[in-house]
Amino acid sequence: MPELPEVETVRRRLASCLPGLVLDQVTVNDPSVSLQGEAELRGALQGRRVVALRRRGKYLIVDLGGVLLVVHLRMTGRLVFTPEPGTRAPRFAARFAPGTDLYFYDTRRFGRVWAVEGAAEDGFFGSLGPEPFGPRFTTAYLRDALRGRSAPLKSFLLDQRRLAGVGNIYADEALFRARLNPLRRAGTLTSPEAARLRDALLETLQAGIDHNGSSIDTFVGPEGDRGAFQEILDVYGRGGEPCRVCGASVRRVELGGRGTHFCPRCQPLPRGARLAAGGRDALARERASRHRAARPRAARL
DNA sequence: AGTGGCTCCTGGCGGC
DNA sequence: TGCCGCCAGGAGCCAC
Repeated sequence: MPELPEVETVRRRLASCLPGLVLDQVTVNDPSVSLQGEAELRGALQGRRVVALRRRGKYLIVDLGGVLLVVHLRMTGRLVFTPEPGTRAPRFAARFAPGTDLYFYDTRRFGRVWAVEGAAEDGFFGSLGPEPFGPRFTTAYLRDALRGRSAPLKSFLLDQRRLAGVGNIYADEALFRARLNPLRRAGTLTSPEAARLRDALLETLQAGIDHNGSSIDTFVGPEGDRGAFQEILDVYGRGGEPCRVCGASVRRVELGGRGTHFCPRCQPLPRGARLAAGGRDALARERASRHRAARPRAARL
């Protein structure tokens, strides 16, 4: 699932070759890739020269000087240089110069592209929270944003209006690194805990970038290269496996329809801190399903 | 306003 | 072997 580190990986690779090139031709093979039709995208984008590659949260931005080509990969989107014969046609393609075509493949078809006028950029991204690596994301900001929230900490981190770029994988990993329970009411964090969470978020996202992202499902870079962060995940996708730190069994619960993974021993609920209502429900569901299954899953270990 | 549930979408996989 | 049904989740929408 492309999150900030995966989009940043793509951005860096494209930034090394696209600036200065002209976007010659736009092709839309799947109309659902954009609310704007092919004609509108062509009119807005074709013939413009790439000025820079930028990123805002999980959005990739091709800055064409006054107009932006904005891409969101959502779940399974991939931007690659080489066509993939034998698969469904790319939903969208952009030809910059002979030999530097960019193909947008997207199995689950959740991804989107937009042409955004430069003057409308602030409005387009207006609902997004601060960039994790930007100057606005301070401990004071995080502490204030958490204040009064009754939702689970994990749900808070996934809310792009509070912080841009964190998704399911890096939320679980950052909370493990911060030793904070994902089911806890977000508003119960102390100032030191908020500081710890900020540090853990930055460390985790940076580690993801350093490893060229996570290739758990389908993510690849522009040259089809896989990331490596999935090889050092502490909790995500490791439900039932032993915690790398303490050996306790990593738990997996479903929170807001998302798999949520944590170590009950390394990420305990401190005395006085309350579970969020959604967290209580998630634990109850997990217990019920474990009871129903009642099969010796532990044998895998 | 904040919270949470539902929806979209389809390849891959478990189970029978 | 083959087929059916379920699973994964980012973000927008909606109800409460």
